[in-house]
Amino acid sequence: MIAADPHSPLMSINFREALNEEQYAAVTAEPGPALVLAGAGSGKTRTLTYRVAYLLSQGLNPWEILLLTFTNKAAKEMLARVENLTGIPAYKFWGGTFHHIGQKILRQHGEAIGLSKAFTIIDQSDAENLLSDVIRNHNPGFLKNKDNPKAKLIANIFSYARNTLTPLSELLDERYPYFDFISDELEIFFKKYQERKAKEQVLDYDDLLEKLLKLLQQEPAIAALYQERFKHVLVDEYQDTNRLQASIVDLLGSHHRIMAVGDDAQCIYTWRGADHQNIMSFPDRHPGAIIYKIETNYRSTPNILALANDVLTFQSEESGYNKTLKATRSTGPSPYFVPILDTRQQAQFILKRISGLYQEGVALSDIAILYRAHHHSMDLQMELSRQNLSYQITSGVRFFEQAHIRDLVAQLRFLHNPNDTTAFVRFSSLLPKVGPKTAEKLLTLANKLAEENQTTVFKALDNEAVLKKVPELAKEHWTDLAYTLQDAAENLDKLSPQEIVRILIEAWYGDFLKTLFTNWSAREDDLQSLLGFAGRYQDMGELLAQLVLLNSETSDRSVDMAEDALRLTTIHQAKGLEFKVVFVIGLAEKQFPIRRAIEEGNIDEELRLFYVAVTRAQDELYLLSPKMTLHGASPELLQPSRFVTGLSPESYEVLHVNKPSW
DNA sequence: AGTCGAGTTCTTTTT
DNA sequence: GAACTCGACT
Repeated sequence: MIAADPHSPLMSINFREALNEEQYAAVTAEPGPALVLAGAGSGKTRTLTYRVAYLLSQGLNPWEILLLTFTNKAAKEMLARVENLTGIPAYKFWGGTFHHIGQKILRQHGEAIGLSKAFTIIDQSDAENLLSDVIRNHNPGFLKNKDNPKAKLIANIFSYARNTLTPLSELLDERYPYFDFISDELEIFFKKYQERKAKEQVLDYDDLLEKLLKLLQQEPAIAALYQERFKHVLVDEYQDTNRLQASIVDLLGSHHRIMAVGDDAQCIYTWRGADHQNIMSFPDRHPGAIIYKIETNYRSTPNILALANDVLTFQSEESGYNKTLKATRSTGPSPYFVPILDTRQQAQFILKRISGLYQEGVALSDIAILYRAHHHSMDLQMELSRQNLSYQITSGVRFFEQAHIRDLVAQLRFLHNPNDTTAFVRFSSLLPKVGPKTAEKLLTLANKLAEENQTTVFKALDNEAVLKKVPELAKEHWTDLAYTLQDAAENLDKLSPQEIVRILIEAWYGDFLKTLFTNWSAREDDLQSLLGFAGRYQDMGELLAQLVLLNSETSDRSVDMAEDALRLTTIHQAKGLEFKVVFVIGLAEKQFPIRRAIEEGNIDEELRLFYVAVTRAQDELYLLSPKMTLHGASPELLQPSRFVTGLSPESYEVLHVNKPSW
């Protein structure tokens, strides 16, 4: 018993002293359904971490607590803080994203619903490619016809239907009436897509949730196992859960010892199926639920909070739970509204202001520039590089999404799950004169030969009959590749995943890389990082799952983390973070709110996003609104964002910038 | 039939 | 920049 140990750091935590009244009430809540409405900057993470510590101090074991988060980053931070507070190492907890937990449980018990032990996970772009292929197989002309939606959009529709537990036909009727003429065909594509994944034994992101729910629903014995194990279920960012996730939570926490923590004003993922209703109807689904409101804000100056509260007042009324953030800090400078000529001057203004702040002693890492969409930061990035100011950008191509990483991961996937045709096609299509069609044909042939000769598909790859069909130009590489795969496959169970990765890097791909990319040397470094990453895992299935699920872990190639650097990030990715000084750029109609949201009448979510943006600021907040954008060759005039014009004038101060000083 | 290269268009947000 | 399209080449 952990709590009985008098030396445990748990015993020395003074909950009363460490928490305010509101937080204390939530942290020490009696077992039972609880909805914690924690406003921005109110110490939400602190509350959750202390809740975990409190439960432990009541005698619970770490593995009896399930901690669900929305992003990997949040999971990592939360567990680190729990470890810090309680001294109990993070790995002892069941904590992570829904997808992560899904993966973990399915790897244990997936066979009960017909999953292979060796299933591999495909990421979004793999899934889109797979769907394109399915569509082309069924109707080769479909994607060529300009009247038809692109595979990417179709994939989004499918995903949305699955995440919201809506039958596809219903979703199409309601949201896509203009695709009525192909709805039957889309249904067929969906069915074929599902079949194809089953055949290849691959799961997409949605499967990790869907199959988990299915497992829990269809196998009561297994469900009971987890229901009994997890004495308490804690959910972070509950406002951003979708119906599929909420069903999982309700099932895993059928004992109603669920604590859902969230802020409905910060729901910014409806496009991914996040459902406001989850948080609004929580008390109905869990009778006796107690609502805890935490509204005391420790982050921002009263000036910034006044503006934030002002933002919430023009939210349309249906958005339930009313809340007003209460300030604890003393007054600071007023938030600034900065109308500015164009995006270039916007960049120059920021740089000038930053150098001023820097001289005042503000560290670069305390300054963030937030934007709605990645490309809004282009000018700024150029200007920053020109002035040699170091910045850290959480965006763009993620480390694990780079072509060369994916090529190597595809080889690992194929080794682990030889049914994963998609993976094979990916790396073998790299060879000259080999495209998707040829790759698939060759693999089918190899599979056939392997069966006839009672050997593995890896051995069959350089069978003479296969080699005869390999295009002349690709022959040499093909033999290299086949040999590498054989070598790796033979050692798959004997060596660690890291050693397998090493074999792959040092054999075919390492050489081939040099013919593929001009900057192969930098990419070689990335592969070395991958090798290092692989060292953390003992099991190939686990490594592969993490590679796909952790794809937000960005490359640290460009910036050394310890270095003092400016932070550039989308608002979505800034959620949960705080900075002394925040610049929100591109506050113009069609940029923020973005055009699409205006056209689709989806302004509420943009507004919540704006709310998230302004509540990141601790001391200073700058709202920048360019009057013009240089989109391609033709400049476009912009109106100031309705979010700014809608604010009451006393909540900000206008800063006029006449002309740049250089 | 399938692959390759040149040219064109467009960019929301994440697991 | 990357993803996509189109036409030419094998």
